[in-house]
Amino acid sequence: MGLAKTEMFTDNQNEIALFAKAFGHPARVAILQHLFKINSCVCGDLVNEIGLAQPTISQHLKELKNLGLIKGDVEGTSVCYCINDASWSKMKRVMSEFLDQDLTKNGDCC
Amino acid sequence: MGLAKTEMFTDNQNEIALFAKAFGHPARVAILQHLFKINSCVCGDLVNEIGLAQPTISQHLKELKNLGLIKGDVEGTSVCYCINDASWSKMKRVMSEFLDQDLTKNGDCC
DNA sequence: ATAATTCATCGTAATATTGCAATGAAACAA
DNA sequence: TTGTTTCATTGCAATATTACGATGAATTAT
Repeated sequence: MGLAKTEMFTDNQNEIALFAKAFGHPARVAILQHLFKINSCVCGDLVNEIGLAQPTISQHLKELKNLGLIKGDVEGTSVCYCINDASWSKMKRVMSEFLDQDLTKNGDCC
Repeated sequence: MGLAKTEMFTDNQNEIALFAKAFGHPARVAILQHLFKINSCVCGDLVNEIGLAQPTISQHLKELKNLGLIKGDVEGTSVCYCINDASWSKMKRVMSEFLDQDLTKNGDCC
């Protein structure tokens, strides 16, 4: 039905899925990489940097902002975006715990 | 249009997005966590472990298999699933490079 | 005031995803 | 053979996502 049954999963599993979904589109990956690269706020040139229409970029930015991964401060007529360092670190801990699971290589299968 | 314009992004950005999308559903997160937890093949009890219908689980498994993150070997009448260790490591490198970007904290904004 | 700039929101179209009942295919047991 | 088990596939309905034109709101410039 296009609707994930989140109620049957743990908070941790749902949280991982939410973060992962945010990274599940190359435009959002590109936005975040650019914010890291310039290591500062970016005011507006994201539409030029990435090749999508302005409303589309705005929508992707909104998703990242809703998740808390970026901040957007109004600066006169433009808006200043940057990584939310604290949220990014928190997300990194959650994702790393998931990704860094390790196999003890018991090798009795496959 | 529901169609990501992958052609305007780098291979790396598209690859990150593909992996992230795989983790973007709690059922797939749960499946992978279970495979790690038992640290062995699992033959069939995933449908009981997770609370979704058998065709739904089968579909999620297919996506993970297509990405190469898990292997599925036929074993008589059942199928034996486990993590593909090599692919998982490769994915981890790609994702870590993205997640471990760091701010040098210039602090001249926001 | 008028115009220009910048970004958000609305509305809509196209496509993707999720979930499951029904069914199919393959291996095994009786 | 006939049935049983296990898993994949098909077909469909419901919902989500992606993209963008049109428009709106706010700020600044003239």
